[in-house]
Amino acid sequence: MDIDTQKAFFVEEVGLFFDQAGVPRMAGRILGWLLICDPPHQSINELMEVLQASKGSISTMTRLLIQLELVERVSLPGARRDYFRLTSTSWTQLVHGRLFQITALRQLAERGLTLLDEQATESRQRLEEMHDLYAFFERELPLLLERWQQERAARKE
Amino acid sequence: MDIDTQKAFFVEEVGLFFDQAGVPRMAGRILGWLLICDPPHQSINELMEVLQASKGSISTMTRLLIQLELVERVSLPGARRDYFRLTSTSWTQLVHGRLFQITALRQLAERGLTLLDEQATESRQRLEEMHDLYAFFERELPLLLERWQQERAARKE
DNA sequence: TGTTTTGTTCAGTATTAACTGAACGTTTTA
DNA sequence: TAAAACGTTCAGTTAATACTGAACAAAACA
Repeated sequence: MDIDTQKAFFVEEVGLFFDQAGVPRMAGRILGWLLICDPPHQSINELMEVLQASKGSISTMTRLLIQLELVERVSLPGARRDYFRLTSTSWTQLVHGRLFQITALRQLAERGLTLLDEQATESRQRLEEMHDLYAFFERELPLLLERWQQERAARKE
Repeated sequence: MDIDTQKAFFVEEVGLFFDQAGVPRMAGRILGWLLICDPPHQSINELMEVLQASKGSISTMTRLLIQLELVERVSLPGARRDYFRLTSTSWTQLVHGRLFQITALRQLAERGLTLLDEQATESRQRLEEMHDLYAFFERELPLLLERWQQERAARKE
């Protein structure tokens, strides 16, 4: 199979992954392409061409990705168009997104507990377990990220 | 505000959360109700009533939740209808779902690396970082879960 | 065996959201 | 100043999917 076709498949696969994760497929395709393109920065027109998408769609989705801090806008000297590339922190940023979800679930568990009768011990126990699990992750996940960054820094020496 | 109204709000909130996470809203509502209902097991008819939904919807969504191992079917002695309740492992099960995603992302990074030119050092570096991050989580997340279970067991003594 | 209860499935509907393409405002170039 | 290039926004279309309600199959009761 042709290398460009393989790349197209790759882009499509990343798009599908993000689609299933709740992110618009076109945004996922942009991420997929930015992962493997050369050079790593691409203009709207280039993205339009390679992804076969409309300018409006690319514009909207890049702005979404910028808001998620997965992509950033770069301007090159002597060029007037905008270019986009992955941020250096894009993947850890995704982990931070998870952290928000974890916090939300911990809060939901707390709200649930306030709604229970005194005698609903079984439900109460389950909600408390849910609460404790997510409180645990809320505490431990940032530490885990730190450890990874240290490991990473150590390996680079 | 009336306690039943508060519970309805809670159910709606859980539904919304799962909706945003890519799970059908009705499935989320079922989870929300199962978190706070008394008794903790509920029949299809009860779910229909309290969630104001059709039988078909409840049936389909409970089956989905069972497949995700978040809910299980229980049969009570002397009753012929089915009842549903949260599994004892439902929340750790959600974490395992994350683990699948992490594996998928690690594999995507590997696939991406095979598509790069030799001289694309910048892209290659970014993909390797993505790969290493998710390989790290793939390794560490199960350990973290174990630690939580130990902590939990210790607290219960 | 006939009747009732219970759960599943499926065709049709409604709703949501992504995407297109055009119109617009802004900035750069000639 | 005029014209071209660029990015954004928005109305309209299309596609996907959650949900309803009815028909169906299976099991329990009389």
